[in-house]
Amino acid sequence: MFEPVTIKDIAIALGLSTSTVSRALRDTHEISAATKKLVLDYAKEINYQPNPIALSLKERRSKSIGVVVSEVANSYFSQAINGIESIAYNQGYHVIISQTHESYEREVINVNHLASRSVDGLLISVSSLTEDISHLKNLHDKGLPIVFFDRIAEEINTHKVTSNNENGAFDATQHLIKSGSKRIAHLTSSSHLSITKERLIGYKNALNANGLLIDDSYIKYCSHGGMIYEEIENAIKELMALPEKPDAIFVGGDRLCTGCLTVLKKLKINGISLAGFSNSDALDLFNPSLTSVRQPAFEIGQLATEKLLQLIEAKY
Amino acid sequence: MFEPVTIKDIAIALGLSTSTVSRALRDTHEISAATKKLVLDYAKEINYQPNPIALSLKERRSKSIGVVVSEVANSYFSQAINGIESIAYNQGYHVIISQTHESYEREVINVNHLASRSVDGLLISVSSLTEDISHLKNLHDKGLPIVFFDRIAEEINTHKVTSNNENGAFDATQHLIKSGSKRIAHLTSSSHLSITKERLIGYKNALNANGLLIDDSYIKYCSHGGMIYEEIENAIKELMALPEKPDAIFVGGDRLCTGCLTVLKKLKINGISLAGFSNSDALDLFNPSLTSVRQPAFEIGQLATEKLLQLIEAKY
DNA sequence: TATATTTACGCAATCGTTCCCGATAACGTT
DNA sequence: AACGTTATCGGGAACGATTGCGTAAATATA
Repeated sequence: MFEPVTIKDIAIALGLSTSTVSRALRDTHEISAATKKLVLDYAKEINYQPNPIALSLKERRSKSIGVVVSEVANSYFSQAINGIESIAYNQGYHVIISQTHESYEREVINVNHLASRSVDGLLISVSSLTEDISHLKNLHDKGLPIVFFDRIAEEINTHKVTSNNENGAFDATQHLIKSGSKRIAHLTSSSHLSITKERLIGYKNALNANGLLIDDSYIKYCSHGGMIYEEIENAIKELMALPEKPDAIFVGGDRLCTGCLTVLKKLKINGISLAGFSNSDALDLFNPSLTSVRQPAFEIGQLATEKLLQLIEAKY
Repeated sequence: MFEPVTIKDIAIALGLSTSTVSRALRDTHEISAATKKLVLDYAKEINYQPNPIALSLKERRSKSIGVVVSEVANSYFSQAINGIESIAYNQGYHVIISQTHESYEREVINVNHLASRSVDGLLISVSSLTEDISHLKNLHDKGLPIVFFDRIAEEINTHKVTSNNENGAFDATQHLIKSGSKRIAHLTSSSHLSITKERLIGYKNALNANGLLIDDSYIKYCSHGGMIYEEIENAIKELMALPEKPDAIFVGGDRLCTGCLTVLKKLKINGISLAGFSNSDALDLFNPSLTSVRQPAFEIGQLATEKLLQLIEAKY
């Protein structure tokens, strides 16, 4: 079993009280240089490590932040997580990752668990099925610092870090048009997601700007954000069954890109140009190339974490 | 600020002692049905949630397990993590993920932090740069349950869950041979990794079984497991500079596959058949196809977690 | 009725740490 | 010599929860 060395062990071994040992380790002024050195030397010798759990209980903070994403198996999120960790570790915070798999129930459970585990703050990109955000609002009202990234919830008044989805969508769509496509479909995620709305605007603006008509039957929503393969396959089949088949698709998400390519390959559909939001290195290798809008996921993760840590530190 | 409701609040509100409240919530026999109902009703009304940190301190267990992998941005690991979570959550355990980025130092830091955070057990796939495993041995000797998956350390006597790397490598290499390749190179990870050794054996056995000679200059190691792009590019350049260029490469890892394809595309190298260990859906889409040995990562994660939870539960 | 047994609850210790207070020296001041 | 300061340290409560032990009342037994 474990028998980690505690402050009490040091106190007994050195004939001091726990308070004195604590002060020596904590570097308070109310301590003589001699005993401080005595304690520090002995602590190093026996490799004393303070118990973070006891600290958390006492201090009511855990020096850790929670991250909630749909899936780590998503290039965008895994890169963002790397950005998050790079900042958090430098400031002495630890990162606890939790996945929703695009399920609203999992999101509620995970968020509440993180809160009860005393994370000092929360970084979240909401699930594609999340419409009710009262679980987040409750915690935020109680004082838990929250920062949104990627998929944000407007209703909560806090920092929100995201890339310019509208511009990215505009550029991607325009690129397809400049390359000669005339009938550009849009395959996207759940309709109430912030990124979905923003990308849709960019898509429509690009069509307008180039004198193309907007056809709602060209716009297909996958409410599970690509987690369910059939949703994507059905959407593409419907597109291909249209009287005027699209000659290009603008895809609004990492997972949707992979899914879309899989469907096209499986159904042996050729002659469709593709552009989409994706951070996957693997998809970049594609031939014929998928034009991908690459988001600065790492930097977004960093920025969101900086904002969150500011909120946290401001509390103490 | 937070002011979560505690067992003490309930006790005061109901005019009971904290012990009685605790017993009522804990469903001990030493409690009358009347007071139990009283407490339970009130606890539900004010939405009492026990403080996991206090529990951890008292019980010296945290109902959580730590997972250490090189990167979550790796299809194999992200799938394994999903398998791990599926089992752990069902048993009431939480999963804390930590990345080493193939750095030995990060591995040591993360492992020790997880231990001090009182994870009840550890699931680890060691970093490609890890040779000294004393940090794990220490914890294991102190009684921390550890289960290895994927990349294992033989020296520690505990469960090790892995797929049949030798067979997978044999099959992949043989497939290249059957497809007509004669000079098959092997691009692999750090030489002291268990999976590297096993896959190398399979590769050599396949060559032998088909009457092909083993040429060590065809075997290239990337000690950072593909994290450093230049390592891969240099390895491939060296292969292509050989008097008899290989006509196929058997690649021994997820990240190496992506890297290899990137290099081949960048250097505009054609006519090389590829086979490799990869769990990426995106790479499956490749044309000309990359033959991938797909490991049951999800199931491996599940199995490893089951073993670990058995070890943990046996302690109490 | 007196004793034995059970039931139901409170007290206090415990986990590891911090920190407010009080105590005790040594030292300086008058 | 008597008192005030200061420096240094120990005692003990607190964080939230569980649990062994003691004990009172309630019930059962003789």
